Amino acid sequence: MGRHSCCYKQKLRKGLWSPEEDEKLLNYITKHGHGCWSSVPKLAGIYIYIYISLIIYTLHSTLLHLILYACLPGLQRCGKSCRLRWINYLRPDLKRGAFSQHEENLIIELHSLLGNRWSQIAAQLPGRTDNEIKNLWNSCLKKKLKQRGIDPNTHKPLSHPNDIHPISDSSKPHQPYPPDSHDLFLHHKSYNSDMLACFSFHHFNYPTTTTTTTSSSSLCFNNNIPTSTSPSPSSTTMLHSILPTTVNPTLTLQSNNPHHPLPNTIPHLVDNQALAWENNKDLPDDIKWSDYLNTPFFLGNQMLQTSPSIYATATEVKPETGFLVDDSCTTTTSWHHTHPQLFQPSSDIYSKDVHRFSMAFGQTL
DNA sequence: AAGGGCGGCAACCGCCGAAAA
DNA sequence: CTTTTCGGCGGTTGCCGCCCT
Repeated sequence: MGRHSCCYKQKLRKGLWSPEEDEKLLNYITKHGHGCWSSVPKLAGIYIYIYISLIIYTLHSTLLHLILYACLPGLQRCGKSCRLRWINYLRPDLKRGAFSQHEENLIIELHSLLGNRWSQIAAQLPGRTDNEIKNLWNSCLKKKLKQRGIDPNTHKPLSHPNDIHPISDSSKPHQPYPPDSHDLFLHHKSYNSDMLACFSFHHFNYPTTTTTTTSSSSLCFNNNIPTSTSPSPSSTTMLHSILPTTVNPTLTLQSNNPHHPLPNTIPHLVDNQALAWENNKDLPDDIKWSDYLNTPFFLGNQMLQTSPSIYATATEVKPETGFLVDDSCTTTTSWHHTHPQLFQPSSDIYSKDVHRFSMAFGQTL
């Protein structure tokens, strides 16, 4: 059960793909789509067979048909292998090439939140595959973090230079950091499981190449808001988070100020297209989150009063990834330069603001 | 020039959950 | 409801090329 029958079939090729195999697979999928992967290897060959046999048909030669069928057996690969080859190599939308510093920092940040969920990390990096990211992490990024004195499994400073966590730890997604005196961690018990699942924050030091110890903060929201109870909004913006889909990872912000509706452009700031958006430079230059956010919001059917603490945190929402805040890594440098109003100094005040922010939610709900 | 070590990378393996039969 | 098939995922392996001795 659960086993691929193709794995046991004999005479299937394994190992590196030849250019001819690539061409067969590419031609077939480009023209017909992959459909059911298990039938792709057969069909990729059959279509070539049909095409050539039409030519031979004109020659009325049964013998030639037999010879052709014997010589064109299709792709001698299992469907799973075809799928992998397409996804990791042949897909036309792959970026290829070396990872940029921006991408590396983003992967590190995402890994601190998601653990080894490579597919979810890859979803935040257009044109990159989970396999590629996994390889980069195992061969390069883990070492870089260790050199900076950071445990790549926990993203915390290593207590000892050779302090490495067991391999088994890395196979599991990271749980939210336990509260202690060093990390800021808030995990809100659900006031109402339908309204607010939880939101949590952590705050830890991230030594960088430029400074030995720099503040870095991440901010996550998990919110379950039934839209049926929401007032009809003047505009509604769903901020997509990068968190697992086991919880509804969205926060609904609804402006009740008709003069300051939440713009439709906000999703583009925070969803998966952020990188593409950045690459295309197709950005409005005058985005001011404070303008958008500096207005009362409805959270569910409750009005969330304006509060300095909300603005302090809301304006630090990192556009590229939704609910990440990182004021030390270079991932945000370009934004900081082009949109300095998006980023407030964090340091100590950040912790207090996050606290107040969470309390505001609690009181409102 | 030979060969050993190492890193990067492509691809396989095995498991899981969902869907189909 | 059970069994089978399939797609997806993460861990791991092994090949290949580069570098050093």
